[in-house]
Amino acid sequence: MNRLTSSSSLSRHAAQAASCGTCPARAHCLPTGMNDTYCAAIDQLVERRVQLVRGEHLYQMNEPLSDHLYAIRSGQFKTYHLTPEGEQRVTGFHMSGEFLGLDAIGLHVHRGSAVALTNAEVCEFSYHRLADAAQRMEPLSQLFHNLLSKELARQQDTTLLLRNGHADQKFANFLLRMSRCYAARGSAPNLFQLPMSRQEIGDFLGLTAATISRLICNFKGQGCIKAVRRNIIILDQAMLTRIATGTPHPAPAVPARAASPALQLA
Amino acid sequence: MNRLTSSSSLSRHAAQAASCGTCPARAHCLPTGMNDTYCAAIDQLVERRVQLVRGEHLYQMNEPLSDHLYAIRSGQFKTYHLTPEGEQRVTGFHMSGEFLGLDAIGLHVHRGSAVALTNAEVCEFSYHRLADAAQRMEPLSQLFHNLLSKELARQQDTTLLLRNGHADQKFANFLLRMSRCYAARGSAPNLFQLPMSRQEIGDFLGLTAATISRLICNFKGQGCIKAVRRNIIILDQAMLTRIATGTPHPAPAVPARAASPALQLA
DNA sequence: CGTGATTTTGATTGGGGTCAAACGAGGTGG
DNA sequence: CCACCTCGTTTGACCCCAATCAAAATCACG
Repeated sequence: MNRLTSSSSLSRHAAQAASCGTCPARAHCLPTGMNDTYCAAIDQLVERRVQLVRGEHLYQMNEPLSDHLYAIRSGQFKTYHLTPEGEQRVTGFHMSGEFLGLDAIGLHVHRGSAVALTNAEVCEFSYHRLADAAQRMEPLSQLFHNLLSKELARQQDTTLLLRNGHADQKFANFLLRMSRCYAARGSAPNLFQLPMSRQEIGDFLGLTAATISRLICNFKGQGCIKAVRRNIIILDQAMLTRIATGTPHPAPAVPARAASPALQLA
Repeated sequence: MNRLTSSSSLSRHAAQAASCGTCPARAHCLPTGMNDTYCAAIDQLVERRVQLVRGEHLYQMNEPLSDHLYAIRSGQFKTYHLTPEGEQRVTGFHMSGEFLGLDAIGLHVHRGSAVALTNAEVCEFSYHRLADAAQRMEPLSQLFHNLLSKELARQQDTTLLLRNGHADQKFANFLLRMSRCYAARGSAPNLFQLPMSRQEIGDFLGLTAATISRLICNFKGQGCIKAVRRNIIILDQAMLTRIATGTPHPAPAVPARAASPALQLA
């Protein structure tokens, strides 16, 4: 396992040149919808920017936390918990603009671990300084509330995704979700590279690596995706959506409910 | 289905006598750890207190929301989403001291529905007035952040609970969680009444009502609970915990791994 | 006491887990 | 440059858990 201890900040660099104003993630991050003045103010709150190499931990479970929050500037992360038995439970995948550490505000240790799935750069905030600033800048306060609320909603959606329906539905949902994430960040929505292993996807979705592998095979057979290694091309998004909602067949105008096909045109 | 429309506030009463200072849920609610002065200030922020009868909705999905947050003063709630196909997906059960509506801050419609499982009373806040007050009262701001963060953590735990292990583990976890909830509120931790149906438990855990029924039967057979209808008595919490973690047997020093039974005493 | 909702219980089935082996790609060192 | 090793992925065979369907039983309530 390539688990570098996060205290050994050997491969970490502090990059001071970057700023929020020019950040590609600006639109999805804390400064959503703010003008340049406020954006600069938020920029002032960034304690430092940290670069991590793939496989490096940003923080680890039960590590004492010094009231830090992290915004992902670039790259992707995985958050997970360890069970008492030492098994890994993936709690989420995270892309640029998302905050890490929000679930530990007011606590003294981290609730889970966060590891970089790709080379990445994060902006480190001090929660207390951020809260202080919000106290003096009402719009920032609002933004922070929205951020927390949005994260809560995201988590709820994840819960629903995980529980609902069969393996193929979950995985179709997962692919669509990834696609939307890339699309929202200006990349191609139908061609992307997964930064995580089958095992990790399975762990996240409550399935096994073998099942994920078989599902990819199925989906390829149905012609809705192309896949080689971790590279995914979505060929038929509509079909994926149908799979995700549990409506495998093209579903005419009035899907169910009406018994007689003659009624379809009524 | 007893789904009363929430706009027909026929059975709602506004009870003005109650206050935060004397609220039995005070210790688990927003004013956690605050002195009486602040508590009174929070009390001032309560727009009104609303009483609901069992089965009544506090709000419904897609209903336009007028920036309300609700704190549960007494009683229990269920929150759920409706799928496009009209199926109900339980997102959570909620007890006194918890806030409802936190996931919709900054939105204009409710993301889900909330229905009272028992007769209940809630305190209605205006998010904007609350945020305003927090702007002038730093400790309140902190409390609100903690509240949101705690809710986020709770949601994460739920996600883990739902995905992990087999039906018996999930349900054992569910019972223990309920037990802890009652214990934290000063009731007996091992004797309580479930306010929800088997169907609703199953829906929450990603199982079916039939499975829940069978599990209750199993657990009774193993002697770790007693159950008649919705009344539960936990007889052997340790055994429940073992079931929850997937260690059905009392687990000697070195549980598995060793093939030879002769080694058990080594 | 009748009616409908909830719960229990049984029989059956299939989806996905588990185990294991084979395969492929990437990295390392000789 | 190739042998070797390791890790991730694929694929197959088998089996078990929990869903499903259905019917009976129990309870709640008018």
